[in-house]
Amino acid sequence: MYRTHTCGELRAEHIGRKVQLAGWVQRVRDLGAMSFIDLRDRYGITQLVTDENTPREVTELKEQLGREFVVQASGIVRERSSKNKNISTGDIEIALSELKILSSSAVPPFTIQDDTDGGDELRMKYRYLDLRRSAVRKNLELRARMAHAVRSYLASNDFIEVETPVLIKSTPEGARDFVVPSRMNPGEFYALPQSPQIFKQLLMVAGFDKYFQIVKCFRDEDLRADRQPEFTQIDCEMSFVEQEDVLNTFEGLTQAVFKQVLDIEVDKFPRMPFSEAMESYGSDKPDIRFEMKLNELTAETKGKGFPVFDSAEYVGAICAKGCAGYSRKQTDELTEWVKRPQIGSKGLVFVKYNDDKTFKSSVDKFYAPEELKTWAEKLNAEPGDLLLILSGKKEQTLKALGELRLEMGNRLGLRKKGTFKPLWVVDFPLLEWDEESQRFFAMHHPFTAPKPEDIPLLDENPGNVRANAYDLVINGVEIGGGSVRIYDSELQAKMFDILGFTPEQAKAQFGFLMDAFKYGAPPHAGIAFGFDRLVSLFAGIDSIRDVIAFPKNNSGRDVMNDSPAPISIEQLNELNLKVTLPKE
RNA sequence: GGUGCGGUAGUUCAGUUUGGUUAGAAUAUCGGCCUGUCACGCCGGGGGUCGCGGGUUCGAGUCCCGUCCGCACCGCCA
Repeated sequence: MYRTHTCGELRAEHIGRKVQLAGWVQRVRDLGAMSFIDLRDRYGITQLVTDENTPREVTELKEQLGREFVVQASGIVRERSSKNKNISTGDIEIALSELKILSSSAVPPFTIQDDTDGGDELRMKYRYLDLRRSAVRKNLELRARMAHAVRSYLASNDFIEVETPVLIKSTPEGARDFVVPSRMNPGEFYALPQSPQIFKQLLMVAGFDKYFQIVKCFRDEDLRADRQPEFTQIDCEMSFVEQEDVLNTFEGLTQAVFKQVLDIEVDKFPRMPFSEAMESYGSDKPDIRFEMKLNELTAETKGKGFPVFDSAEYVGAICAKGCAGYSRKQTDELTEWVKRPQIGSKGLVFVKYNDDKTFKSSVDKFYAPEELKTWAEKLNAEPGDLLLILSGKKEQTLKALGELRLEMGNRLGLRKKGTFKPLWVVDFPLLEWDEESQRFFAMHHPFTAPKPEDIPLLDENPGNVRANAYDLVINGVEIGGGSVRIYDSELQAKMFDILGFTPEQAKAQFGFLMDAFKYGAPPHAGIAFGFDRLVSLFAGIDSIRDVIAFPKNNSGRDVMNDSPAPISIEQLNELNLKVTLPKE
């Protein structure tokens, strides 16, 4: 037996008991004739003590201890003469009577503490050491609790968890696939799933009317703080349901996880049409923790001789509360901010609504105070507020204003962590026109059902057709999305036609799904949540890397095991592959 | 593919603007002292290919060119 207790569980009630612990040496504090050792495991830290009563062989062995040695220690639990209120075991300590070094440790490359001195790169290289730190470990514990809450909610609602294959067929739509060569089928490749989309729809045809899976998905696209090439989804599909049923079920799931894991009650989620999200927030994933909505001023600003606004397709503004006192330096800084290539605006117009109810703007030359006042009224501005106005192409300007809104939200501290404001964004467009390839793409995926009332538009104006598709957005983060699916082979064939597939191509790519639909497909709909993002949101951190045990870096590499890596010529031959790197 | 920021003791950083003595601090580490520490304290020591390559210069951590790596973002991500 290695231990009788963990390093996190001993309390005053154990005083006088002989116990045995095992763990890692966090730190040794040597005071001469007595010394303290912090012993750490997953559960906590317990203090071991040596003094003049400690057996000589133990004090001698203690001299050899360094950080991160693994030891087994026995002794009597006793009350501390000076207690530590910061740790759960702070009332007691162990008077060491036996000590055994189970494993020694090299000096770690960074300190295994909450306030570690290690940078990100180093922590990733030695991720197994980083994971010993309670800050990282707590994220994974949170993740496990959340997965448990998800499973228990879905199981209690009659969902059945089914595993779908990881080696599947590559499809041309959507993200780039990771591919895996097949040895037994020379020259042919599997793809790793971007999502189990087709399989879960086939499960509906098979009659498993409520399916879920917490599943790894793969996309070979560039990484971000919130994007990894392999990530985890809570993937779900339901039969005999309409959009409302899905929204209600997964609103319930989200609320249950908030309640069970964070003990937070979240109100009913508002529903916002995509068009409103774009017009009022400049984003399809609005952060509604704060207002500061976008307002259009195109009509109000036209024809007064200001060429920039006169020539603009769209003029819009946000109202920054209490910012009328911004200095020249601050407004210049904002101007620079919107001119960054990521935002791409040409400039920024300010209107200060002063406390004395006068106006001061950067366009006073063109607009009279009464005109500025109508703008301010449209934005519900009050004295002391600052209007920030952008103009240009409509879509681009809405997006830029949306970014500016988030930036101002950050500057004004309106995006509070620990406050959660979920909403459903609904009524997405079914199709997106791609200029480059001069064709429509499915905004969600090719199996998404159009709104029945918009089906007539499919022929005349496909770009205006709305889909029965929906996203769950929390605090400006896209947590998940889904749609009602097409279950009619003819409508599906029409969709493939609009997307530019010939019937032959459609058959080659998705024939088995269309075949399946011939044999009695139930109406069905589904949704998938990005589990990593949901966990990072709960943890209050911006990067999903810290809620993943072994994440990839910015270039998609695992710096711990240095993968990806070349494979041997024998492996290549077996796979009938020849590698030719493009020349510079 | 693009933009920005960064790369200097084991580690985290300062020093680069304005080139100039032996490149510093903190922390870690090693040695000594210390009976109530828990960020222990005090004294002392060791520790550097200033990412890499080239150039300018009497002289480069510092300026120029190239390159590699990391992070954030844009494109991309149905």
